[in-house]
Amino acid sequence: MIRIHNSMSGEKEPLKPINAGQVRMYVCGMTVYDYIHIGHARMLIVFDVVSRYLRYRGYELTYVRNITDIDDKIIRRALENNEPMEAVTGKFIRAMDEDSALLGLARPDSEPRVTQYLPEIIRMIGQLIDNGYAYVAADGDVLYAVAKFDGYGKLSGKRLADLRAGARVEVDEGKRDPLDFVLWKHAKPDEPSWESPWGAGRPGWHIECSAMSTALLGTHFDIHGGGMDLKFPHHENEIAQSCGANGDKFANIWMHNGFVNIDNEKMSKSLGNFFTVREVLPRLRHPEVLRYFVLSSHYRGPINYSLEQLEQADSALSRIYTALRDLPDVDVVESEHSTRFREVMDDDFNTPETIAVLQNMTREINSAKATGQAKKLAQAAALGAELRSLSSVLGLAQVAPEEFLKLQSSHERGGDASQATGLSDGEIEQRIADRIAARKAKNWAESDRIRDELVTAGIILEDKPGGTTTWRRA
RNA sequence: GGCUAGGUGGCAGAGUGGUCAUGCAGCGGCCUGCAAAGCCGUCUACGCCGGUUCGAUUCCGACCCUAGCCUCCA
Repeated sequence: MIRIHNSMSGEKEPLKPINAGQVRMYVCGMTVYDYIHIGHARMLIVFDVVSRYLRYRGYELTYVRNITDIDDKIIRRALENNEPMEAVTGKFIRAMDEDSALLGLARPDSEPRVTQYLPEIIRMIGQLIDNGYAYVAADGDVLYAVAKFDGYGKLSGKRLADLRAGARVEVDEGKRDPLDFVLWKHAKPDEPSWESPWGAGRPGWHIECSAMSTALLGTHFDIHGGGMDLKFPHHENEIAQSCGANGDKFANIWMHNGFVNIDNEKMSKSLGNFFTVREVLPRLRHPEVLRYFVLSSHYRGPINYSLEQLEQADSALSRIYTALRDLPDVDVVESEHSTRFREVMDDDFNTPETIAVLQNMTREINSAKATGQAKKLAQAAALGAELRSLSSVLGLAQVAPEEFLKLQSSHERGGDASQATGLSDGEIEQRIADRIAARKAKNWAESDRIRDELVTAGIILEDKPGGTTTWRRA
């Protein structure tokens, strides 16, 4: 039984799918006006692992993650660049797809875009007006009357009175209540707009998720996810919209992932302290290093981004790959490690604990390998197969060990992608051959000279019993 | 001010009412021609003050501190 922390109740609750064996999950995705940064990457990786695990556990999952391609920031960016909105969104959707592929993200089953769901959005706004939850303001905007919805504030633990007390000064006189939020914005010059019963305009930010989740997953589904910052007001508003329009329960479980911080401050556009995925990945040995870093902490807590952390992740992941090296491919036979893995994943996706499981398996493999006994080596091979299998649920250890270990690491480059070692694999192999000859002749001076030369170039040698030598990049 | 998360060993980060997280780094040992990798061992950890308890880092209460949300934000 999988238990998930539900933001709505503040407690871990058993996952009880509405339809037995099937899970429907909606996650708030990206607004495509810029390249995705590490904070976005965390959200994408977290829900990628959630979806992988649900499938691993045998659930038939429908995973929907939207793309917001109408938005103030997109419009502003299009005006700045003097190009159509579609050019901006097209560019950044392509970039997101490229980054996602590098991050090893499985594609959601559906990635709806707001521009494809205008009829559904308009229909839902109409329902809200019909049901008495929305009104047309003097300026032509359609607004949601928050006070009409009983459950408003339940998810974020806020009371309407507190919210009003804390509300910033509103310039919008059309609102009956400062908390009311916009469902449909009347058209302004130079902005894209669509026809509606309330005149030309465009949808407010919150309504899209209600309309698209209803269209693709129905009025009542299992899991709704997104970043912590969406809890209020976005998700609160979604609940008000979906429940108000559909008269149904909406999402059973609300999952929110924590932020990526830098120097204990939230990574964000406004603070300017963000790193994009495409500038960070080239500094890493492999994108899995970032994935390992993200999964090293529980998804609900904050994580602090730093080069040092990534180097620690690199070392830790390399340890797993090192153990997997030179192991024959055998069928997976489950041990108590698989049981433990499921036990801790079932407990609100405790990935740090699963990583401990993987590292414990790594130590067992290394211990068995160290004996050199045939029986022990067979055990190591079996554990290795199981380790690979479990790692794949987290999207880790997906590359061949030799390949991973020969890639260049962040540590060697000192965080600067421009410094390469400059030695080709062939040149390295040649020096190793020369060194093996020197060692055979017990010419230790020459042997050590070659090794030092390679170390300077970021190549680390490992002599194996039987006179063979393997290499990896630091 | 309101609401929500946190404060764990050099670093990161799980977890638990009374034996062990795990990784990185350090130290000692084994292995090695020497290394590297690996194995074994090791290192005054649980914000502060009370309370409950035979016993609390873990439960309860107060306090201090940090971050986030309350405006667009994964």
